[in-house]
Amino acid sequence: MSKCEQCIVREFSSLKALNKDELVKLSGCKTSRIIKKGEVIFEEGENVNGIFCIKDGVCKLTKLSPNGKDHIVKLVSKGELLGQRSMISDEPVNLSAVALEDMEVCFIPKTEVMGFFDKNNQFSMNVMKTICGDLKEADVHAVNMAQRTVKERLAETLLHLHNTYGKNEDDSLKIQLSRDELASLVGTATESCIRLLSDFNKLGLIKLVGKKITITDICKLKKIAEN
Amino acid sequence: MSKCEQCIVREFSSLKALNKDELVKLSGCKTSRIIKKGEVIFEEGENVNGIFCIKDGVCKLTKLSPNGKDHIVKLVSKGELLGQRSMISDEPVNLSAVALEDMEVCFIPKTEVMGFFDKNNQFSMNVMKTICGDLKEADVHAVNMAQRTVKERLAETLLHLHNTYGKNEDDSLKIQLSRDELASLVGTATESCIRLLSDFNKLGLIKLVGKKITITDICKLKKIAEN
DNA sequence: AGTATAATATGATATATGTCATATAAATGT
DNA sequence: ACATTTATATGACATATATCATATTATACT
Repeated sequence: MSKCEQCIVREFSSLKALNKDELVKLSGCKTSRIIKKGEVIFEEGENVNGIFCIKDGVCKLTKLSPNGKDHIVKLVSKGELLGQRSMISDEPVNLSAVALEDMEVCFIPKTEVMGFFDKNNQFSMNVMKTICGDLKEADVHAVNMAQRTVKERLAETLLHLHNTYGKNEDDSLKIQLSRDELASLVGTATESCIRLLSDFNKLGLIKLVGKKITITDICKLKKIAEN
Repeated sequence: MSKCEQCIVREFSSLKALNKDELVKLSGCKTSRIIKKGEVIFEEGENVNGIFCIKDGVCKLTKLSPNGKDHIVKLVSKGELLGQRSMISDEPVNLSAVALEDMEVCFIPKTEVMGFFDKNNQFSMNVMKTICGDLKEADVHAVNMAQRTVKERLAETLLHLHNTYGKNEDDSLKIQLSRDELASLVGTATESCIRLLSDFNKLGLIKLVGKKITITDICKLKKIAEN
């Protein structure tokens, strides 16, 4: 089994505060798992009892709305941790995690992580900072949802996907979302999302080939996003 | 100057983890302040360098949207702390705080609080749990904004105000918000908010006298909120 | 008290966005 | 390879909600 000392997650996440001994200890108790595209990592309401380290791949965090639709709250990818909030609050997870592509994740049991909390101050500080960052993002998102049009939010989302996940050799967005998922991320109906993509296409801002989306005019897209 | 040992904030906030000695130390370094309705406690982008304890009163946390409108992200009241996220992230505050009624707050400098973080594990755990709770709330809010109508959100907000802040002797909501503020909290235009209040009034769900709002039919209001 | 200013209210209208229907294209299963 | 299902696309339409205009109150000011 691979060792935590060289793992990519260690470099980018709160785990970077752990010292050699702690990492060795971690290697001993973690379990590794391959998750196929579309598979569920955990479901809203479940007791997870630990955190997941994403070694590779991207997943969506979704929440079921009262009307039965799934809403994508956030995308989480390689190098990040999952399930921290739930572990700290000592509550079931309030979001579901579903793989958007094939993934490789490790699971660390809660008991182990809580030990680091007690003994390693920098580690708990890192976790707190991550959660604070999420909260700040959530505040920005709330305002955007309230005050910006679907068109603006879609443009912004496309740019964000471009900046965060990059592009393939053919310049299309690397991260592959269905129209349905993109709509859910933007916070709109699927048809509205498709229609606006179509508009952007006609305006020459993006190019659509199958479900591939290629941004062809970042500047104009930015102008729409920022209004 | 009043002592922290008997303060109400201590009972309800993360500070409940502090022991006698720590509280005495706190009493020595805090500064107390009276804030009049409408006054600003801090403004988005400011460096606050500490946390505020709300001994009395309620304030709104607002965020300026790109189009220049203020959006109310959250109400915070007696017994709660302000500025924790900013202190942990070591960043300027990302929200403004404005008093909705006369307030009494204490300020504790960052250096002092950070000391507790290092030495008192239960305290830092409490702070984390609070922030995690905020994040969970934010997730729920995001979904609501995306998937529920203004009418549903207004009904829900009225019920929430009723449950959280109670009512006066005449049964009207204790917390006094302008239509503008209520709209901003619900995430809609002022006129839309006024119009829907008017509708609720005609349907006999609420009663409007001046800017006072009285809920007269909780059940029906709940039905609208939950739909 | 009386005027100026701001808040609340309501009507008229525009428009963004959701919903329903249907067509086409792509993916999946056997 | 073919049929079945699912995803994407587009049109037609309904409607929720924002915007603008204008009363009507309340509130603040001197």
